[in-house]
Amino acid sequence: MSAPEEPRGPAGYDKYAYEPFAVTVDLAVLTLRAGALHVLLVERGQEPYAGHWALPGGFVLPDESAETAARRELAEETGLADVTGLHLEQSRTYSEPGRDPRMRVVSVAFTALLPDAPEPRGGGDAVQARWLPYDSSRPLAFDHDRILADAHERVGAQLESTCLATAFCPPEFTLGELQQVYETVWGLALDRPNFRRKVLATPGFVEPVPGGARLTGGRGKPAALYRAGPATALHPPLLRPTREGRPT
Amino acid sequence: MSAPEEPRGPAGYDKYAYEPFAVTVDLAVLTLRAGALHVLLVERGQEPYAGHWALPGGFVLPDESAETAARRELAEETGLADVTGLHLEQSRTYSEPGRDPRMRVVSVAFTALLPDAPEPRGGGDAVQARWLPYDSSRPLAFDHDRILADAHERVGAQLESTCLATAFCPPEFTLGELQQVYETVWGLALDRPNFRRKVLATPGFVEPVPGGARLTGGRGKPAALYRAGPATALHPPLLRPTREGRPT
DNA sequence: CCCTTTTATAGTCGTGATGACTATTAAAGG
DNA sequence: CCTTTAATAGTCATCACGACTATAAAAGGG
Repeated sequence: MSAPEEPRGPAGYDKYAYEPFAVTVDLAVLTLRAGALHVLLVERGQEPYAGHWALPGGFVLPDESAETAARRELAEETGLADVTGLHLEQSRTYSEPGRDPRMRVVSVAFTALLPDAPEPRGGGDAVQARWLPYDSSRPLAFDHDRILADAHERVGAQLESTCLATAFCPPEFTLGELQQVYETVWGLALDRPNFRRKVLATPGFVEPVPGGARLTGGRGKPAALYRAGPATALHPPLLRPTREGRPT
Repeated sequence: MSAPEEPRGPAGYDKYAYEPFAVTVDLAVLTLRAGALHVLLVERGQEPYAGHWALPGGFVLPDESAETAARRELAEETGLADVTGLHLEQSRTYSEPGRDPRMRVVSVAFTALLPDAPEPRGGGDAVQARWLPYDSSRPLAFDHDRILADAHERVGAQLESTCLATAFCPPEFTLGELQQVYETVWGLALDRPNFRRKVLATPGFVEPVPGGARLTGGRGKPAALYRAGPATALHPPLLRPTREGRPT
């Protein structure tokens, strides 16, 4: 249904039907800094949850879709001039009646992935925005802990079956950097030769930079540079090591 | 964010902030009838799209979450007395400004899976509800074609990595029936011995009915009966046959 | 009653993916 | 120059899986 037909329910149905809801977007903006997963957070200046960190977000304007609103908010909060190339994806909608004590708010959550992590601009707002390590970010305001955890879990699952990992990487990257994405998001170590074999065996996942450029200046043998290929799906998937015998 | 803090934007931000949205749920209720995927649809009696089929759904009431509203609608539309055990899952939220010509409607879509397919009760409404074959259901009202297609694609993907298929089956079922779920949703044939091997090798996917009951009365050798096991995930996944060399 | 049809179930075989390794190469830094 | 570090190249055994063949146990038709 979009707007259901009325009258069709018990008495009083119509009265409730057009009860106004505020619709917002919440953004879980993830990036990797120094080998650790970081989240873009804003500090609240007002009650409720004054002084708490929260996910950036805002109202969906009357002429916007949630996707449009999310990308607008992404640009505003990160301060980046161009966010068109960034990975931004709807994850879930949160609609519990009590999730905002002030009013009835339905929030469409989005997950964004950034390759590098520029410090967010102040933006002139009273609210400060900052990158915080994922693990030290809790507790957040409202139900944002849950939203963030859902986003993390979803990204982890998507790494298995999609080429999403390159969204965390700059345009040119080494296989070591790509592996770090997996290791950081999954929180476990992978065997380097096996990872390399798997990635290179998947057509269209990555392709070598023309000219065979290599990344020098590092510690060991210089690594070859790759860029994201045309593929979006991983067949067969790159499954994270399964500790066998887990319940469920 | 839940309700963002104000003022924080350009002039006029506040004016738009509380613009009312109608929030609804749309249900893609899927079942298998005679080996074909069917969808629960309702016929619209009013403009717009009078006479068109549409997904069942309705407004989220002020004291409901979208999940609660979806389960209430599921009970209403199917006429089933108890829908607590049915698989019902949020899929995506649709918020394009023009998706309902009458008003601004944001719709949270849900997917429900039913084992059997009782004819939906009339319900006393002017609108009739019916099971229609998935393939002959288009075109639907509003953006429901898209919502339905998204739901189908999502279910297909979930069959690969979860034990969701049992949600299409009655409490006791044969491996042949379970295989039919995969074949119907995916629209392709699977090798029976291999399917059997895979399912039985996955701990907790299915477990034999105590007493070794078998389903008699069919055509060939009587099949053993199974019920859903405690597992929810499939490790490793049951990948649908990949026609190699597909683009992207 | 037999014989065909139908479906479930059991097993085989080869290939490819993968986990666990070892070895080599090429840089930086003392 | 030698150690450290990281990238890259390979090996090997195991396992999962696709493609099969074979057998078992029912119904149905003559």
